Amino acid sequence: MSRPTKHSPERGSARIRLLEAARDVIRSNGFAATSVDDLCRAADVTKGAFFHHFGSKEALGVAVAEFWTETNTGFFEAAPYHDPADPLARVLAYVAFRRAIITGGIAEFTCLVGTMAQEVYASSPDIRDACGRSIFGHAATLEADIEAARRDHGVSGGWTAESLARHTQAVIQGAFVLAKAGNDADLARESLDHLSRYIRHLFHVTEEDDA
Amino acid sequence: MSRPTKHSPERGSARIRLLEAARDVIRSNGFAATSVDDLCRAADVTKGAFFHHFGSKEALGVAVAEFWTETNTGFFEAAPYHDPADPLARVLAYVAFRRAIITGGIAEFTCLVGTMAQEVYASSPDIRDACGRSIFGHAATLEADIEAARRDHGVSGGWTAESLARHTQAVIQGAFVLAKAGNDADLARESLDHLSRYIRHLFHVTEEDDA
DNA sequence: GATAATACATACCGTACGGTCGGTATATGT
DNA sequence: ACATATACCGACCGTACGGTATGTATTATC
Repeated sequence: MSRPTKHSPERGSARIRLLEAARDVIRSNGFAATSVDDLCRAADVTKGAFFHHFGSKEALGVAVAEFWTETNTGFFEAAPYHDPADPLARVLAYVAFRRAIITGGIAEFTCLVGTMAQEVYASSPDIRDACGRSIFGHAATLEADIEAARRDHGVSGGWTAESLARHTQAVIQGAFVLAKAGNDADLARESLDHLSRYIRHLFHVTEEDDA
Repeated sequence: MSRPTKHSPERGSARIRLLEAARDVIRSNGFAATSVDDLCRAADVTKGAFFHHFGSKEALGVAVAEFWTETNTGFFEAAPYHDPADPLARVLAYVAFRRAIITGGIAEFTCLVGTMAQEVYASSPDIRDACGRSIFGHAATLEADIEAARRDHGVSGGWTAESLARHTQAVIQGAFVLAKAGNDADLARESLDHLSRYIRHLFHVTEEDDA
């Protein structure tokens, strides 16, 4: 009779398991309300493993924000909204894509780094900055298409591509706040519809699909 | 020589002092990261007083959301954006007003109930609902002007006054998230400029002041 | 002036928190 | 074969947490 196998996860996986658990648990309960023990339990990992991989709870916060950045970068790079040949179509497809991935429970589609930044911006500059890099880094990936669309359509006004890119993120973050406050995902979709309409107005696109 | 006056606050003021302290401290540190002792210290009140007025920390959370609703209702009712005779002008003046009151530190202009809702939406439905009532109640105060402007200008499209009113709040909340993440109030102003431009586009107002 | 309710104050309780520490099992390089 | 580093375990520590129990000063009511 061999040693009881005790259902232990693979050696070497503790760090990633902790980051995934942190992403999920913090997204629904917040950073401060999530204890290190909570995370260890969710990741099926001991406290020794936690503090072997992360120097403190705050360090885990920074690491999970960076983990979010990495996984999201891949996810959005692979998304189909890059397919259209026309830059403006790509920008509108991005907004449509953001709207389309609002599915399932609120904790499944809302933004980890937006939540964490809002919560710890004053008490933990390190986490806040990691969250900021995530949000503004993602915004920056939209700038080229917006700028190209702007040139293509000869549009000008009191705004820049950089500013509009950031604004899309503000609307998305605000949409999540309202969805949480009203406990209704439709509230988020509603704001993304307004954002799409705004961009179409900026580029003088007819409202044929507004019905 | 009379009894040493020991610098004690007025009797009967503990409840309001706690609510004001909670508003300020929670706004910068978050709900979960703020302890009952923190609040008592900030309000110069003992723990006995705290639990005399509030049955639990969560009950304080609900009460401070309602306190926020009450004080903000008065503040916005007295604000000058109601002055213009034209409904659309009032709507645009509202957005301009929200932009103008972005002053001082981030904790001074951001929204308590948006922050709390985002943080506790899953773990404390009571607080979440109190925050939701605050946000959506405030949004509702904009509906009449939006609807009147809509009729005046004969504008129609795939949106309702109710939906646009909520969207203004989403943009404002998202603007706060970005301001926190980037530690820069200008990020919030930027999104309010986009919101103003969106509304002007919806009502076909010329962009004379965009320059 | 007695009674009762309100508004605090203070000491205390059990627990859960972030973090530490000594140890062991496994892989890796020589 | 041995040394070394990495990955993990689990008991433990001091403290800070939310909440309670009991007592007292002030106010309102009759």
